[in-house]
Amino acid sequence: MEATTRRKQQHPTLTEQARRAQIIAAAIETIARLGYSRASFAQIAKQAGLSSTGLISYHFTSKKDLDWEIVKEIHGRLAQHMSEAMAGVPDPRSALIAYIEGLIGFMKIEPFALQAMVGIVMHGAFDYDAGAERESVSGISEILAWGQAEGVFRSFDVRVMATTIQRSLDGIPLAQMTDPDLDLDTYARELVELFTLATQQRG
Amino acid sequence: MEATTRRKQQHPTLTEQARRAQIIAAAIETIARLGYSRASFAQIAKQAGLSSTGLISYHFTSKKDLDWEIVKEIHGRLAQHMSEAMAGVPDPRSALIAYIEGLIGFMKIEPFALQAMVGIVMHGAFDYDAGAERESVSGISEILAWGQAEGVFRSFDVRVMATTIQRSLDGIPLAQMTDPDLDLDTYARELVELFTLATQQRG
Amino acid sequence: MEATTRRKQQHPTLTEQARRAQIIAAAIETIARLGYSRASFAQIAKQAGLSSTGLISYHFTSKKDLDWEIVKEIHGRLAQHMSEAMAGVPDPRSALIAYIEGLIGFMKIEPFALQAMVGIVMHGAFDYDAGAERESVSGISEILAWGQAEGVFRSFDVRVMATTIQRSLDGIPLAQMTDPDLDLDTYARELVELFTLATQQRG
Amino acid sequence: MEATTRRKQQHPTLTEQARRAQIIAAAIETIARLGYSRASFAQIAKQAGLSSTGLISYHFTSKKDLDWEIVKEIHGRLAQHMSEAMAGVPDPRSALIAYIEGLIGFMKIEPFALQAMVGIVMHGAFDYDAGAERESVSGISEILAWGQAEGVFRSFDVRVMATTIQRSLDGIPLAQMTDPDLDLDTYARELVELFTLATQQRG
DNA sequence: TATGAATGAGCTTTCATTCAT
DNA sequence: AATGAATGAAAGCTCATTCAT
Repeated sequence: MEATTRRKQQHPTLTEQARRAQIIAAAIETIARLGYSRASFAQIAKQAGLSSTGLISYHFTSKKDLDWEIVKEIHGRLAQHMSEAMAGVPDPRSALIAYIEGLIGFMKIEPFALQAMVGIVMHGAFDYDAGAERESVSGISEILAWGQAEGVFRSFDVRVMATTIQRSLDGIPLAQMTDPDLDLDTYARELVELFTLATQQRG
Repeated sequence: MEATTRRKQQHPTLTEQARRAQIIAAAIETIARLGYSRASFAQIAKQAGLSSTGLISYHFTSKKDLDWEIVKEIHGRLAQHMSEAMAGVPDPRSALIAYIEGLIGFMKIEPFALQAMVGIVMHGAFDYDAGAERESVSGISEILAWGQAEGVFRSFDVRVMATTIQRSLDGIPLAQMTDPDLDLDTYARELVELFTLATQQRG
Repeated sequence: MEATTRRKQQHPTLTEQARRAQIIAAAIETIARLGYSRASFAQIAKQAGLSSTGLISYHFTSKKDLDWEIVKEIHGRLAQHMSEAMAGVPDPRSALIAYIEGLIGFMKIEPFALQAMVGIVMHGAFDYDAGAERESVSGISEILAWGQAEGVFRSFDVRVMATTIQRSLDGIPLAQMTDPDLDLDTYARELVELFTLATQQRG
Repeated sequence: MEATTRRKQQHPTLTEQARRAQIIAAAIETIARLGYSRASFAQIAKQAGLSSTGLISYHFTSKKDLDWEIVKEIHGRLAQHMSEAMAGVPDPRSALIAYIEGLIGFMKIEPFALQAMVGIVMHGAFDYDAGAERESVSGISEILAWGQAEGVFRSFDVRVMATTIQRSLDGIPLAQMTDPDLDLDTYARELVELFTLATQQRG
């Protein structure tokens, strides 16, 4: 009885993992294409080629659960990508550049991922607690603190600067909806220069 | 068809205007508090103390219509506020400062307005066409172009810079959800310095 | 108190009668144009140029009441028209012809009236009791009985023949919706011949 | 768009077909009993013993879809019945008789079917285009044309005669509401004689 | 009398979720 | 593990009707 009610958490089989991955992938694309509020289970199932929305409910406890799993998944991929992008950066300045370029690079590889994540987070911003926001800003915060400690960045409010950088990058998927031909390389170059100037120690 | 869909338009009475204003105010607060997707007519009616959702439908043709009227209303108030905030700015540098401080000042006066507007626009991003996004960025674009023309701003991509400034300001309501005690004056001061440095002509 | 609750029935003033007539006329045209189910008070008020649907409710107890008044009104006009059309017919044969031509003549004078009446009666067929149907057939029944009594009509079931004649005429408004250019004179001539042959005594 | 609106279509399972049939049957009876405009999903669900109107929406894309499926279903049954009733008729005269008797025979087997169909078609008369009306008259038109070609029917306007025959038959369900004990066999006999006389070649 | 405003019941439709198989 | 079927709540919207002025 107990085992029937409380499902999984234990030993996710291989097929189960594959199904979950398939559903998550379909959900990401659906959210990115239609927007969060139009991304119903029915639409996601159609996108995934599933015969029943019940299958989604079977693999995920609730819609909230699915959303959360998507966020975790994308967060994981992004973390992986960023850790590679920033491996061996020698100083805060190049770290900042690598951060910006790395994030925009991720958008090129996974065009739907961040759009979907922004959609979910904005919708859920009212549910989930403070953690998400703070964490999403943490990676860049450390870079900025490092730069200030080393004296190569001027003295600014780290939280404000971090939020600003983060928003400037979050905004790109939105801008892409408006202008799908937006040139990401130009965008990266401009942002690098912008924030280099905004952060650097004046002499 | 047109006559069937569009109601009145002609002589909105005083009571009608009052009700519409009341509903719009309630909707703004509801959207800001619960998020767009939870701001149903039922929730809005409850917030406004109305007995029936039918009353909202009575005063607004459709949900889209209500959304649009809210956006227009807030846009109007914001435009009014900004035109006063920027009256008589002598040069691009002070215009940029006035823009940032003016917008943040508006958030202090109307804490829900921009949150609601962002919610609506983000939801509709998939419906409405490119116009909205582009227009929302236009005010700041002109300031930036002016500064470049006068030679006090360096040569950067106006679109990228404008979007970045806009996002840094749009992001404040979101940050406020996370941290309701966020100090807007500090925030304003920091952003002014950030973008002053990011835009200024190097010598 | 009592006088307030139970309205009218007493001395309908002239303006009141005028208003009622105006509303009835608008309702007839609206039902004929849009069909019964689309002829809401809102549509009728618009057609009549009234500012409020409340005015309709003020003058008519309920929608059923309005429907019923429309039927009575059209019935009255039709009775008047038919009594003139059939005045002085010397024999059953010419009475039958006068009946058919008279009814079709009425359609030419009042193009919306019978369409509206058919719409109401068909909708209400489930509400109102047997009376309506039986009564609507009575005029022609008498003619047929007269013809049989005089020996100029053959021996047929009066009820069936009467219903058939009635339906053949009721059907014209419906056919007109499909084919608005339908030639009523041809139609009348054909029906006269059809039912003359169908009723005449064989020799 | 199309893929979003149209569901399945492919392999309707047995259970699904059964449910659809059940819903269609319940809808037919509900429309026949209450009239089209009172036959809401709620009433149909109650008639079918369903727990939710959502189930109807689950099996039919929209109310229009359900209406259309009902019409198709009844049309199919009627066509089947009539093709059997008219198989091997040797000449136009017996064809006309078979047509009348066949249609009335159908009413005996399926007392609600034609009532419901008339209700739907009349309601939709303003939506759907001319096709419906014209088609419903086509079967009898061919018989009449055949009889004229063979010289056994006199020269009359086929459209008027066809419409009259059709209406005389459509009217039976309406007459049954008034007089439930109406004898269909008598009715059939009378109509056969009526239209035999009305159509036959004189001479 | 007449009007604009308000009401609440009802409509079709969509949704996440549950369940038997 | 997966499916099709079913559920019931909630959505936006329309309607006839009521009411204060």
